[in-house]
Amino acid sequence: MRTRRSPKQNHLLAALPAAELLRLSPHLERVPLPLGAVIYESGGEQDYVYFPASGIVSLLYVMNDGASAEIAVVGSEGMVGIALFMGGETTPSRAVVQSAGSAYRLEATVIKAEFARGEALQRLLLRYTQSLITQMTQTAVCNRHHVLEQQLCRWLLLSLDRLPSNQLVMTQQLIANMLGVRREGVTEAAGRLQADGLINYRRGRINVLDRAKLEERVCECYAVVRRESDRLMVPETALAA
Amino acid sequence: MRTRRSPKQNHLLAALPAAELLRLSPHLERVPLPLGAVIYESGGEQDYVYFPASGIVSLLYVMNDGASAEIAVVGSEGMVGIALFMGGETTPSRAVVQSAGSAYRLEATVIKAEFARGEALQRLLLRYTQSLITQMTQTAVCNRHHVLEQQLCRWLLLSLDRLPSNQLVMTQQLIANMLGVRREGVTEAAGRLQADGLINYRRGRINVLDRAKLEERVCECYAVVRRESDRLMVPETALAA
DNA sequence: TTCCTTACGTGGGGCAGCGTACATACCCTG
DNA sequence: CAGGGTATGTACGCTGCCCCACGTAAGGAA
Repeated sequence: MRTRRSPKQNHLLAALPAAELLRLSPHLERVPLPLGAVIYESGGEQDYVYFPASGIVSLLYVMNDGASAEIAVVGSEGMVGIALFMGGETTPSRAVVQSAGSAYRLEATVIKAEFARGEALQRLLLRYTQSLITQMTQTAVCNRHHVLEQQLCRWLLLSLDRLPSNQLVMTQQLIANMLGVRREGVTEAAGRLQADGLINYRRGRINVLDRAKLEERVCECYAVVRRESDRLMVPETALAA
Repeated sequence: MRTRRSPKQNHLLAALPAAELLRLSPHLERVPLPLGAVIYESGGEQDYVYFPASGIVSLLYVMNDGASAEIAVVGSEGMVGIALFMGGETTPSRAVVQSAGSAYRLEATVIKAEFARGEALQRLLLRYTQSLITQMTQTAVCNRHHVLEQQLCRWLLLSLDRLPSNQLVMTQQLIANMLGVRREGVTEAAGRLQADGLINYRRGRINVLDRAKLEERVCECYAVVRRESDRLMVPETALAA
C-alpha cells in the first residue's frame, strides 16, 4: 500500500491544473522531514515553502520562559510557510516535524512568483489558509473551554487524519509540549482512554483502537475544524457548480 | 479633535494608492456600527466587507452550549470579512460590535473584483490577514498559559489601541464573554487593577489611568501582537527600501 | 544478562477559576 | 424621589491542573 513518490501525494499540488503543476515541477525538490527537525524558527528567515507528501509538521509558539503551545498541524493536505505569499516573510512561531515524512519544497521566489500570477494556486492557497485560520481559532477556543482529555482526543484525531496508519510514534512528553500542559496530565488522560479501550500505548507508540469512540469523547472543536477543512478544500472544479 | 469623515479614517483604505481608492470610492458606503450589532453570524452569508472608521468589532466563537471566546478584535487598522477574498465566503465565527462607531462597507462582488486585480489592495489585505493570524495564535497561547488578570490587561490594551480616548464603555459581563471567563473573575481582577491605580471604573465605564503600568503587568502576548502588527502594516512604499 | 537511559505511573499539597448564591449600590425612569 | 433593573462585590465549596518528588518498568547497548 506504498504510494508512488510524486508531488501529487500533497493534496494542494494534486489539486493544481496540469499546466500550473508542470510550471512548478522543475523547481520542486523532494526533501526528508526528519522527526524533530525545525523547519522555521520563530521570526526566522523562511527560504522555502514545504508541501508535505507524508508526515506531520506542527506550528508551535514558544514563550519566553520556554513553555509552548501548538497552534495548528499541517500534513499532506496543506503547506508550511504561508507567511511567504501573505507578504510577511516570517511569523513569530516555530515549525517542527512532529511525525517524520517527506515534503516537496519550493524556493521563496518561485512560490511568490506563481502566487502573484493570480491563478489556481493563489485561490487554492488562500482557501487553505482560511482552513488553517479555522484550526487556529478552534485551538484558542479549545484551550479556553475544554478539559485536557478532550484536547488530547482532538489532538489524536487531527494527527490520525494526517497519518496512513492507526499508529502514532510520539511520547507523552511531546504531546504535553504540543498541548502546552504537563506530561503527568497527559499520562492520566491517556491512561483513562487506554483503560476504556480507545487507545493502546507503550513507550512512545500510540495505537488508536477505536476511532469512533474517540470521536464521541472529543469536544466540538474537532468537528468544526474537520468540516471547514472539507468544505474549503474541495477541488476548484467542484466549486463551479 | 473630531476627525473629518473620510474613508481614510480606516488605515487600510488610507494606505491605498490614490488610483485604487478612487476606483473603490463610488462603492464605499458609510454605515453605523451600533453597539452589540451582529455583523456576521457564524456560518452565515457575508454580503459586505467592513472597513471600520471608528469603533471596535470582535470576532467571537460561540460554542454549542452558549459559552464564547473572542478570537481577535478589529478597529480602524483593519477589516472585517476576510473570508470573502480568502475564498471561503463565510467562517464559523461571529462578528459583533464591541464598541460603537462607523465603517465603510463594500459589496462582496466589488471587493472580490478589486482583490483579483492583484494590485496594492491585495498585498495590503494579505499582510493584514497575517497580522490577524498572529492575533489569533496569540489568543490561543494566552488562553493556555496566562492568568485572567494578564489576559484582562491584554484585552484592555488591545481595545485602547483602537479607541480615541482612555475610556471604554464596557461592562464586566461583556468583558467576561469576550475572554470566555466568569463575570466574577473579571470583577476580581479589575478590582485589583483599580486598587493599584491602573484603571478606574464605574457601571460600564472603564478609564485607563496608567497605561504604562498596564503594559508592565500584561503578558508577552500583547507585545507580540503589537510588534507584528506594526511590522506588517507599515505603508508599502516604506517596504521598497 | 546486566546496566542505564528513557518513558510512564502515582501521590501530596496548592491555586486559579468555576458554579452558585446572595448582597450592595448605581442610575435611569416615571 | 422612589422604585426597579442592572452592574458590581463577596463568599464557599469544588475541580482541574500545576509543581514537585519519587517509583516502576521498558528496551537498547555492552
